[in-house]
Amino acid sequence: MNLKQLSHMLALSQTTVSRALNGYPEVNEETRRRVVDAAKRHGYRPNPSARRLATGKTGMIGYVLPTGASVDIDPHFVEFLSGLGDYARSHELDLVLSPADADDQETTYRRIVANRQVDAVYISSPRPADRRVALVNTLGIPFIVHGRSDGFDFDYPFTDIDNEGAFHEAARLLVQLGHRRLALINGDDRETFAIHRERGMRRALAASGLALGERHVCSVTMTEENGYRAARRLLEQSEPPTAIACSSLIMSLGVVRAVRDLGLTIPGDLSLIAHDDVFPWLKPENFSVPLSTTRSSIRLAGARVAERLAARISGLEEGARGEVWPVDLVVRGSVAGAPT
Amino acid sequence: MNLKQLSHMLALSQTTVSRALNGYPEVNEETRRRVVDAAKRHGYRPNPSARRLATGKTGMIGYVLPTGASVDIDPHFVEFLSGLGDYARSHELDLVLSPADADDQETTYRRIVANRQVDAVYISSPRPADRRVALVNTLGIPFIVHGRSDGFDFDYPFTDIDNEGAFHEAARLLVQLGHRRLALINGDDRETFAIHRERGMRRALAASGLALGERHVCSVTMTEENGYRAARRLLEQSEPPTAIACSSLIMSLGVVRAVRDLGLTIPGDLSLIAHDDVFPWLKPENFSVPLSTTRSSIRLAGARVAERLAARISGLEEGARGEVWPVDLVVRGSVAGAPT
DNA sequence: AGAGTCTTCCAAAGCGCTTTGGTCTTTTTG
DNA sequence: CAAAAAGACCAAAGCGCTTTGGAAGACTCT
Repeated sequence: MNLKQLSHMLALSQTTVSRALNGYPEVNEETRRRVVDAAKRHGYRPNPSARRLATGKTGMIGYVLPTGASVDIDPHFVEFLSGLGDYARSHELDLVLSPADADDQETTYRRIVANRQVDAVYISSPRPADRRVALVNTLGIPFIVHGRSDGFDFDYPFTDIDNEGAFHEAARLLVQLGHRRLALINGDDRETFAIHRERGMRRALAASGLALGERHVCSVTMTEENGYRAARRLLEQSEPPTAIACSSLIMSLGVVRAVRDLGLTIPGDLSLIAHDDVFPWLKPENFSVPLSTTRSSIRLAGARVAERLAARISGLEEGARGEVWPVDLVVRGSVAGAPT
Repeated sequence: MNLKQLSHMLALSQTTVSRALNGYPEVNEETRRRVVDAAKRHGYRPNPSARRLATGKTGMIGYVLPTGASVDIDPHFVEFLSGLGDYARSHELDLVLSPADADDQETTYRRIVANRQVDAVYISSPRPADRRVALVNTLGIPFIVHGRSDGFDFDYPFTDIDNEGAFHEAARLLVQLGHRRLALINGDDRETFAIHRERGMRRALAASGLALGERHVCSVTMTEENGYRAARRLLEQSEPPTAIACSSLIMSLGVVRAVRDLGLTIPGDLSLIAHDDVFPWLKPENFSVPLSTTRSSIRLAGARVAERLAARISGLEEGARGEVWPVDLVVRGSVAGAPT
């Protein structure tokens, strides 16, 4: 059932039927009702291929997915996707993932924009002065950055959490508890979120006349194994930290294992705070010693990004407003006063 | 730069240019070279919207993503996606995720097929007599099932791993080691993979005159917390199992925690074997006691599914061939002879 | 040499929608 | 009451590609 057939059986022109269906004003209300009714009754659905050829609108949002044999997709992605998908569903949007060589995403961005394959894109895990942000900004396609990319002379729309504030608070708490030697097990420090977290922590320490020693900060991809290694390295130093802030729950698993292997205890010998993106399958309160966290649902962020993308597509949102969500500090058993 | 312009500047018809570019035979080789050359030089790229309107081909493969506030996307998904994306990239395929109400995916399948939004789809986490499989089969769109859906009177193409064989082998090993009371912590037993694993285990036990007691099998969604709970329930029984097979590494985390909480040890009091889908961020060899596993890379499966989808789209693959991959049994420190 | 066969190319008809630029009534306005 | 404005509808021109149904010329064959 296509427009032609439908309009023929209504004895109307395609123009009128199209307009009636798309809510244009120049059509009699009575006629519109007839059309809408008939369309529903016959299950008419405009062919999206035709529509997009005519309008350029696709009803899809895009994401360039870095791939490669040695490229691992971040497990956070799936939670973000849950939120995004949930919102997208309710607004009849689809998501297209365009796999790209991790070292050459630009080609893919250019392709999906030139081909008008999607109405908008989002960018995640941005780095400072991220080329993707600059590119997408000049290409002129609506976009939202999940996270932030510092160091541009232009503004852009983003949704981020207050990573700096979160780790500032975490460190401040630890310092208040008497800790003097803190350490940070961070994610990849080429990414903005990691930089912000480190900055937040340094700021909190500086406020008490302390510093984050070079040997007290690690930057690794967030796996259990790397958490373990980092923790061992930190704790086997001559002056080991008495408190660690850790950028992910997954790495924390490794930290806990290292602590145990070394015959130490949490929080007796070491206080631990980790960032929690709120996975349904791994919860900080269930750690053998319940883990204190800085918590922010990445799923909610996904939904929010989708919402903003939809708003930008339909022209409801404009400008380069960035929004920063506060992060909760949730104190559980894994922190205590510094050992004496 | 579109076809019209390009053909005009070559003083050829759109027909010829189109055919030259698409490798049709009825065009002079010399002419083809000219055309291909000019196309490359001017960076001509056929508009996909137009092409799909004309041909119906989209260059996209589809996946219906169940969503909802209470629906969690399986973390395995992201690994599967890595493999799929990696293959898709090298073949210029995009992936479109169509979010759907988890309780009504049929509407979405019908939509994407009716609208010709994708060239093929894949289905994951199938259940016995899964409605999606039957639906997609009658709708006539090329598809591959990742996993299996038993109980149909028709054949369909799938790629699955030998879940039954894997757990059969795992159980057999445990029995050989003298274990008599085995337990299974399984995934959602409405899904085929879980059913197959349980069946494999029962078969192995039966071969030695043993059985899997009703109170020795749990079926839960695969989270750390559920692994913990299941393990506690099993181990606090009057006749606790001396060995457990577990359907996922994530649940195993919980099992290990439970064992520790109960003051037991692995493998002294309990032998443990888990299924490992090969996550980069959580490795069985790094468990405090290295975990024995049945191993099969879900990422490879993703790549294979993409490969088969591509083959079906281009007509290279036909028929309903199902393939079943063997699973490796990797023995590490978490298994030992039954306690006496 | 005329009929048949390739080879190589083209004009034009879709694909199914949106949108421009009308036309024909009916209503409002000065 | 004539002129202007508004209302309701339509024919046809795109959007940019693929594909059908030739056609013109070169070649082969008897």
